[in-house]
Amino acid sequence: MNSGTERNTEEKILKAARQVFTEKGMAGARMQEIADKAGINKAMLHYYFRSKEKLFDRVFKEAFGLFWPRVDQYLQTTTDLKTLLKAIVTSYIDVLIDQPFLPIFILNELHRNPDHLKRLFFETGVDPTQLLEIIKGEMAAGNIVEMDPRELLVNILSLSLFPFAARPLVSRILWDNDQESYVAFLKERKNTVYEFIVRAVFVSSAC
Amino acid sequence: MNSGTERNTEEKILKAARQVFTEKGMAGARMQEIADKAGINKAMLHYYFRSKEKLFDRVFKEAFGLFWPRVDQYLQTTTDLKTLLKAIVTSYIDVLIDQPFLPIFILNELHRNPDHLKRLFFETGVDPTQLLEIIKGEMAAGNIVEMDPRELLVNILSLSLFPFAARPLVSRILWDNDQESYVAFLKERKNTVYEFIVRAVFVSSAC
DNA sequence: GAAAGAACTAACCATTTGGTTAAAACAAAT
DNA sequence: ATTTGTTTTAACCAAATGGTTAGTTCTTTC
Repeated sequence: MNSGTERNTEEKILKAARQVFTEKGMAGARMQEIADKAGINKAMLHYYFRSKEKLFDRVFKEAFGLFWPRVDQYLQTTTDLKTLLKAIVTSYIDVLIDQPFLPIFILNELHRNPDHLKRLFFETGVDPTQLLEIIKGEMAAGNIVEMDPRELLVNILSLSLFPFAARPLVSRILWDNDQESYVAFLKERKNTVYEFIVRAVFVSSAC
Repeated sequence: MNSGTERNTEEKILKAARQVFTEKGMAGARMQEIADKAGINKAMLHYYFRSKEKLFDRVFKEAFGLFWPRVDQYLQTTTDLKTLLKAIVTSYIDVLIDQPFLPIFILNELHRNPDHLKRLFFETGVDPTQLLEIIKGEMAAGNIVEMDPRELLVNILSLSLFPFAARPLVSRILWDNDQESYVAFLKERKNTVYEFIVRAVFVSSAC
């Protein structure tokens, strides 16, 4: 064994692979580019990860974990839907501002190879039932408008994720390609998306 | 000149190219596969379109045209925002049910090569100003909640497009991979998305 | 410090891939 | 029927790409 070079090299490879794969996708990524970016020989990629596919899988699985709302971590604090909603939207936007390529990467690769999803399911422990139950509860209590709970979840995801997935399109067409103000817009969405959803589904008691 | 085989072959190539490019993306698409699917020799692709990139550009530009709300076509009928909103959401969903790969294809390729967008702008005549003006008007008239008009537009796009872009993810996780009921869900969204947005932004006069 | 094993590299290999070419098949014009 | 131009094909090519190998260097252990 050696003094930590292993973890270091492995980590260097993973970092580079994350960059290249998320930017170019599985098909567009080149092993040589990953090696260059990691500052090592191409053979090392295979030494550590055997094949492009295995390396990709590793990167993809990791990324996927960030991509589905982890309600469990907030549930200890609260079961109030409004608070929960705010937490989900906020944490999504915070994560994605740091990892702008994540949404397209995930959606794209899942699109090209949907079969991976079954495996990921189990391995990453994605599970929306908790959240859906809470929504059902609020609906039964008459606090929110009647609708398919899954629909509300889809809308939450849509409003949180789409502006990142469509960033190159939207930022150029509507924000004149000014990245700073687009990021400002994204950050404001922590509030505006929350409020938008609240107005759309919570039965107003203000009348 | 010959009796129509030209248009036919060109059209066969384009049809195959649309399929392969939208399914696999520029990087994942193979000229050979396009040729096979078109039932012709690979050399014909270059005979008609010179290069992979040129063929891709043609397909992409065409697809992009379907992807930005063409308000102009409805504006002759109405300038009422609610009616307009319903028309946009409906036409989006109708188009995308027939072309499910479109959203990821566009978003992905735009992401990998954002520079193409400038050119596309002019060539496809995409222009959101009309719609934004109408939104501003309704806001000034006090009919809808105060917000950045672009934000409302982004939300409309998000809610319309995301469920298609995320289809492999969402349909498996929330609809148990039952495509029929997922399509049913998407169709219902012509109404539910419309109503969701109306509740979120139109100042209720029902009290 | 010698042996043993792990980390690393340069050179190489087989296959795939976008693209070309030279010639054949076909159609139209004279 | 011959010429002329267009459409189509089979065979080919050079570059790129994922992967391998044989050997070198570095670490650890005794």
